[in-house]
Amino acid sequence: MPELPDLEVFSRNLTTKLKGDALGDIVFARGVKTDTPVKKFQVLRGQKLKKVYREGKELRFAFTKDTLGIHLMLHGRLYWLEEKPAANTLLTFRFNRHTLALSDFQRQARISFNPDESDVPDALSPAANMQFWKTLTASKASIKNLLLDQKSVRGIGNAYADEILWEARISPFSIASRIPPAGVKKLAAATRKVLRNAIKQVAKKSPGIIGGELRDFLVIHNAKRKTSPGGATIRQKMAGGRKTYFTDEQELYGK
DNA sequence: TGGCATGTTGGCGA
DNA sequence: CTCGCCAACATGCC
Repeated sequence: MPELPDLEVFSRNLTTKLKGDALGDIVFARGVKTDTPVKKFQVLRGQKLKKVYREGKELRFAFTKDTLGIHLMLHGRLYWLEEKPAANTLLTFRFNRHTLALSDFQRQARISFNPDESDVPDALSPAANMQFWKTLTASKASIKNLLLDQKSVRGIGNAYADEILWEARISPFSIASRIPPAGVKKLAAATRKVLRNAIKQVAKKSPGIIGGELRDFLVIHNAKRKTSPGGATIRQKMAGGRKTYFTDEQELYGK
């Protein structure tokens, strides 16, 4: 599934292509998961798209008056509809110039109407400052579970949690509150570095991308790699029901 | 072939 | 109250 960097690039590409275009029609398939009755979304008709942006793992389509949010969950996929719709198409947006559609074979993607602002900082937002990281890491939870918990920090998924923790040289099994201040600082910097670099990689390798995912450039959470850039063996272990990739270069705090 | 992969939610037990 | 773990969701992929 796409993670934060992919979603960030999708949002930029969608903005480029759709900005200023008016929505002619929006069509839902039966059984689409929404937080608001499907009928309500018809008020978007005739509204112009101002921009598409990303909040955590959600895409937000900001129209003149209202905003529509899409969470792709595991398998949701946006695509430009040119001829026949893909199987399991949940939603079709007919703009004046282009038609955008969302498919999901698992039908788990969720659509929201005027979603609430969240108090939880996005991993790349200015609100994710040092004070935030200090408070966050006061928790006794394991650091990887904390990074994955969208109620703690938004936007980080399983693959990038592993990349970030390797970049910070912190073991995913560390207890957050045992990480010393210098480690917390490294974690904050690693988060920005890994995610920003990934955005650049995705944008460069797949300009125009609005669906799917790209992660062959990941150096740790990557089934094709046996060793880290430093030459350490990459190990695998389940944590929180998710496969976790890590190396002995990462320090284990606590336990 | 049948596990595995994925995020989120909600429930359970320590 | 805090945390970790598990099942459920549904199906393409190797």
